[in-house]
Amino acid sequence: MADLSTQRPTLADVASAAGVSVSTASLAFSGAGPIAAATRTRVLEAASSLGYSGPNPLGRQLRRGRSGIVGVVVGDSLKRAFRDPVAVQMLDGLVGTLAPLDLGVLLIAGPSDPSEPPVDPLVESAAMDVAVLLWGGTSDDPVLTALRRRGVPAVLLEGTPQPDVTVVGIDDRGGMAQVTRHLVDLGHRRIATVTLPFDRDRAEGPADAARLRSLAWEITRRRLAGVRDTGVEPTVVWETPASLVEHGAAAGRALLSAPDRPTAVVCQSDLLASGVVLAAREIGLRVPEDVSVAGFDGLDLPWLAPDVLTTVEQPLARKGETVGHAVAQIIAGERPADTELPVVLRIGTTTGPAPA
Amino acid sequence: MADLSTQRPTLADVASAAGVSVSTASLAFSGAGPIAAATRTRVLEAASSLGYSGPNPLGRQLRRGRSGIVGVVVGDSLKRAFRDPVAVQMLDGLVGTLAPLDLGVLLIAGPSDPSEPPVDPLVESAAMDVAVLLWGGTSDDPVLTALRRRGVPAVLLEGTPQPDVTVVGIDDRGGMAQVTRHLVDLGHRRIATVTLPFDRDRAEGPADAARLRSLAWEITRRRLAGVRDTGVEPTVVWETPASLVEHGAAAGRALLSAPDRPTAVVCQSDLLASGVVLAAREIGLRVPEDVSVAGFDGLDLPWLAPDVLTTVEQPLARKGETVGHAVAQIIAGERPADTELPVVLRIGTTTGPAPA
DNA sequence: GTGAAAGCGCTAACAT
DNA sequence: ATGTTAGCGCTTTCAC
Repeated sequence: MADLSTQRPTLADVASAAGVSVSTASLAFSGAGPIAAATRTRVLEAASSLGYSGPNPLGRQLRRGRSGIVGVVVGDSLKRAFRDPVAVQMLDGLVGTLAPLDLGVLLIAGPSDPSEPPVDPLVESAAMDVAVLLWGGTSDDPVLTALRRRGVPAVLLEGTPQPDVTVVGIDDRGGMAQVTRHLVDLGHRRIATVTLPFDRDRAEGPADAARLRSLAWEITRRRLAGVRDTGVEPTVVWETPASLVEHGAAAGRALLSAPDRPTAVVCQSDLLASGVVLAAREIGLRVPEDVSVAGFDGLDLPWLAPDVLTTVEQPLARKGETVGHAVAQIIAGERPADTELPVVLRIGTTTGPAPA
Repeated sequence: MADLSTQRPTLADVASAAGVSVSTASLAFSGAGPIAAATRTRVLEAASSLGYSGPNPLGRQLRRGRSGIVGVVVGDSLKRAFRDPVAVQMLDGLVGTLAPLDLGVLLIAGPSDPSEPPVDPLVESAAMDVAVLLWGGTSDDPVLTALRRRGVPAVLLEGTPQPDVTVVGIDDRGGMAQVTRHLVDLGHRRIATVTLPFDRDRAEGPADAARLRSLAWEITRRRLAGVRDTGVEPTVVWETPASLVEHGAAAGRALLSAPDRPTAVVCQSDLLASGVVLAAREIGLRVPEDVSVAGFDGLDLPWLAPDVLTTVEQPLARKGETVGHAVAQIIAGERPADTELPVVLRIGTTTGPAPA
């Protein structure tokens, strides 16, 4: 591309070519101070004749003490995280909000399994003004610890409220309670639940009492609490390694082929719920006549047709935007308040009266 | 998070606390020169007692003249780009290759439609050592032009070979020819083709001669050329706005419900092909008895069961890794050669003999 | 409206 | 093995 043998011109080169001082040349580009139109033009012309394409971001960053970079730590390996529309839609909202503010997103992979080092080296040493943890995890998250040590402010999605970080979340506990109550109202009593991962270990299967006590991830814990808020004690709490259709299907196969199967399955995500619906079809159970299935997120899942999932809709893009605004506030030196966005129950075709 | 009122310590603070010079303190962290173990320990202790968490990346970057950032321009809005497993898997391979080299990925959205500005501001001004264009587009791509002006070296995926950029691609022309020949061998003569977008306009529908002449995107052009290499002239060339199932379905509905429908449809991606298969089922056509459908990419699509797509498998993760290595070479000052990775025809259940 | 000077925090020659 | 020195390229007071 550019001729690497010849040094790129600097602002000083441009200034001397235009016969002005560096500080004036700087003003010509930044517009951050008074400058005569003629001078400005002269500088810009000198720049273009030298092939100078604008101030070197590295110099600017050091001088300003800001990188313009927001590190986004996704909750999993990218490959897996991006299979989840929930993560992608939030990221899209976030990037869209950040772009006009001249802030870029640095992608940082979260730990996919416990065998890997818990913290990506980028977390330790990459330049970033703020970090966003797409999946808040636990309060003693090693990533959060590393950021604290570096003095990098953090915004958590769905995390535990903490004095030194900003948390953006939704009313998932209330949402889960609503959808569960909807099932109870339909007469369901034997209700199983399929959850998001408990921790980095990402086990798959029914969780026993000990496992339930060790539940580390806040989002999973809150959604489970929402179910219990209605007085319902799930017949089975089925833990999954990731919010993906295949894990929902595995859960569905196990739960629905057991001897005293539940009449309803509440899932902590729509992808998991879709998997359960597919499993039910596979087994030959009718939804919702034989079994009701509910999800969480409010994704658009046309391929589930003719079924439309009963779910709790959360404002995904808005969540990303809210995070973006929080980031902007932090960079402006403010301390944004924690936010809880509302959710709304959306009744589809996958829930109905409990079988007699 | 960190106490913003008190200035963060610098290497100079640590050095003086440890009673050594800054350069020695630097060595203690970088290990880039000889240093007595005792001195090193002393520096590290001073650092930890001051709450110094390592050299400020901004200073290091300016000094080194490198940011450690690789800008990745995705070929669309993030929301849409990440619905395509092809992009995600490549990105995953790329990030995985870059991480051990201490390089981070800066996400840059491509233009989703012509109404938006063609170049994200990050392309113009963000710090990056190399840029990767996930979808190479045209040779006069405005993004590429901006990068050239800045002197940022670029790696293109599936782009037109050019003297000043590195292109990593696959033998898609040959692959397309192979799969088309497979259909010809099965007796098909009326073959339609469903393509990737032609350009930023992202039209949807049959392309006429004028439109075909204006085809801008290299990848689409090459795959179409592969079909023609077999001597087959498609009955219809159907253009789509993006490689997504819904656009394949739309194409399928139109093509398969037309009066003299084709006996085979070759698609430029697996997602498009899946859409065509779904449309065929919808219309009541049997695959492959009534119509054969072939894709391209080699994705794992379990939800298409019981069908398994006939497709051309490309090494997606390896593609990402290859790009990563090219990036590393560029940073090392080398000029990597263009690469063309092999593809392999994988025959599934969606292609069969032409109906009598 | 323009220029001079200082310095952001660091690394890498070079000298000792 | 350690210290001295010189910037990397820029923005921002502060004078004029």
